[in-house]
Amino acid sequence: MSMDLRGHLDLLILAALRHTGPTHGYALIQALRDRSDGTFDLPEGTVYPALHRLERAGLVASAWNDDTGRRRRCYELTDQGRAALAAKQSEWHALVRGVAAILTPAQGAPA
Amino acid sequence: MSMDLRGHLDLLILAALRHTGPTHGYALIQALRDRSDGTFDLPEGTVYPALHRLERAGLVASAWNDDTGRRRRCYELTDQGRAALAAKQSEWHALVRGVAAILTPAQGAPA
DNA sequence: CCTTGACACCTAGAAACCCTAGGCCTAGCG
DNA sequence: CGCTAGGCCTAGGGTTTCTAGGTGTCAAGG
Repeated sequence: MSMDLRGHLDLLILAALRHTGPTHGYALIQALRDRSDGTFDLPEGTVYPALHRLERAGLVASAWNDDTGRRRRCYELTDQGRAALAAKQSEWHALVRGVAAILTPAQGAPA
Repeated sequence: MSMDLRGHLDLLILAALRHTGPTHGYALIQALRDRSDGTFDLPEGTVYPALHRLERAGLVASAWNDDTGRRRRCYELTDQGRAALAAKQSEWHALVRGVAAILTPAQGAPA
């Protein structure tokens, strides 16, 4: 079950990363769950591969961090990632507008 | 190119069908394009298989119509389809709320 | 007559994506 | 020591969308 995310995962991850600043995957999952009030409870098998994909695409950069004795990979937005986030964000808004236009019952567009 | 629809196609088709009443695939494509002001310009290879899928799932029903001399398959929402549309619609709203929560910069939730 | 373009339907296969279902390791607590 | 939480990972399956074609009708124009 859970929420169907198709295609919007990148947007969510990039946006969450912008909000939290540099952080690691596990914390990102918690941030998404907390901030969305439980709507987005993503399995690790969804998030980690997505982060790898985003890194391959140059939208995030990662570095290992062992300060706490725990092995963590910290991710950070790149400039390209910030640009991509902005683009995806306006795509998202266009989608929302479009869907609203279809969902809204009739009422033609008077000048 | 075009707009990325992943996962929302069913919602759009069912909603468009509710709006237009019984109609055929080709007209549905035009309705989606017109009502969304060009945002949704779906290829036939996307819509026809989707309609077949929805019919297999019992959400729409179809009947051939040759009145105009043109071979058309007219689709119509079933009761199940209307219910599914309502469900998908609230799922969509939940998604929109969730994404908004992630996109919105900080500003904790004070009681 | 013949060609072009709009109308109208269809399928096969590729590509992308998300999720299930595991596995591996460490820190801390009882 | 055993257990739980933290933390990372991959392989493979199932679903979905799009690309790229194919078929045929109707109407208008040359």
